[in-house]
Amino acid sequence: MARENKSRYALLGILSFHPMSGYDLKKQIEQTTNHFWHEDFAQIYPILKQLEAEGLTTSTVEKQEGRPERHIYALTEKGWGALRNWIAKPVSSQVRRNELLLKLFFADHVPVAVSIEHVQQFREFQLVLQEAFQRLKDSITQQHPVSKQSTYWLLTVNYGACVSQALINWCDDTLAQLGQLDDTTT
Amino acid sequence: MARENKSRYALLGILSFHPMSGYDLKKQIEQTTNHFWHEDFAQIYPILKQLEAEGLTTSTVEKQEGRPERHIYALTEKGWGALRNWIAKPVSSQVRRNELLLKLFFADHVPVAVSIEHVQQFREFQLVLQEAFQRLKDSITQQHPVSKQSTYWLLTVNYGACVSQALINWCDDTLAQLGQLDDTTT
DNA sequence: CGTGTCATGTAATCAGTTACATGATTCA
DNA sequence: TGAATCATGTAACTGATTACATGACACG
Repeated sequence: MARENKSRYALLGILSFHPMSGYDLKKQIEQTTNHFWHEDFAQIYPILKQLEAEGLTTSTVEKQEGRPERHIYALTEKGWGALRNWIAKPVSSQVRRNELLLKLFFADHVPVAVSIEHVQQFREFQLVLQEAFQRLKDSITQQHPVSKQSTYWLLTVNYGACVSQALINWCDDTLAQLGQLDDTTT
Repeated sequence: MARENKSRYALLGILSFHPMSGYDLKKQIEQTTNHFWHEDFAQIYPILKQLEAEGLTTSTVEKQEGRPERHIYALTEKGWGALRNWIAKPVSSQVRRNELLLKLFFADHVPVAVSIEHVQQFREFQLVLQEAFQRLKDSITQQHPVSKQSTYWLLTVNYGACVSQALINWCDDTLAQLGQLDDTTT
């Protein structure tokens, strides 16, 4: 089974909203899917060329004064088909790798204070995320009319908010447990 | 800043419990850290060679009849140092990529039923995980004496259980919302 | 007689990150 | 004057997955 490159579908998906350049794609991705998906220029530009070569997109050149040209990409019918087709396919299970848990799993070899620090850091980070999710929710509901698109978008934000809330609870529980461990016991 | 290979620390960490072969490492990882970390033979064997070349492990050969030799790796003092050092370092933030959310984000382009199916599948999967976590918890508490090691281990399992419970809640909430969308509205 | 386990590995490929390169404009 | 933004890209490297290769034994 060939590995399907998912980055290409991320790009096709964003292009489905409206035609834009690689530079715009990066910005759009940062503003919308950043909490669960991101792409780098070093992948975006080559993939865009590839998509065009495969007939999934077409491109036009916009000339500007004193600025580099903008290459505007738009979906073709074939591109739309590929996107819809991918969306409908079952989600392939993804790799979970969690460095915090890996360190905790081996935490026996270091003072408890180290793990407490890691978990506290992690908790801080989740709080920052919570705020970011709240701001994103607000901006979606304010700037966008109630539509299917905004509903789906909010669902992805809820996912993040839900998980980070659960993780904060886990942190509190964990910190309480770690507080009861001390370095003298086995 | 050079990327630090985390796989090597996973291997060093497992070896910290007791010396073993690459084959054993794979099995151990599957039995203990599987829900948040896994490694493949194609990475394990080359990394073991590398670790030995760097003096973090030593290896001895166990001959067997009618079976290939077993190469048993053990941590050196330097290996212990590298492991402890890594554990104490701050956790580097990790990439989040979530294909389900990516599909959901673009779900506007397909019938609502598609998304409902995806979310239901995901919910089923979380239920399976919940059961697996429960079994793992039971086996840890039954087979291992109460120790710091088992406490840390249980913390990692709690993490998974906690997140998957939150995700089940998110699924329920999401399914309710998707049920109210229909394909005629914008 | 086929599947699974034990036990090691290599080769090829794909994905992702970092660093490098260019060059104008705007803003503090 | 220096940093940030606009806008494109390439090269090198590291990480991870898949497929391939070998060969004996045990179990049903």
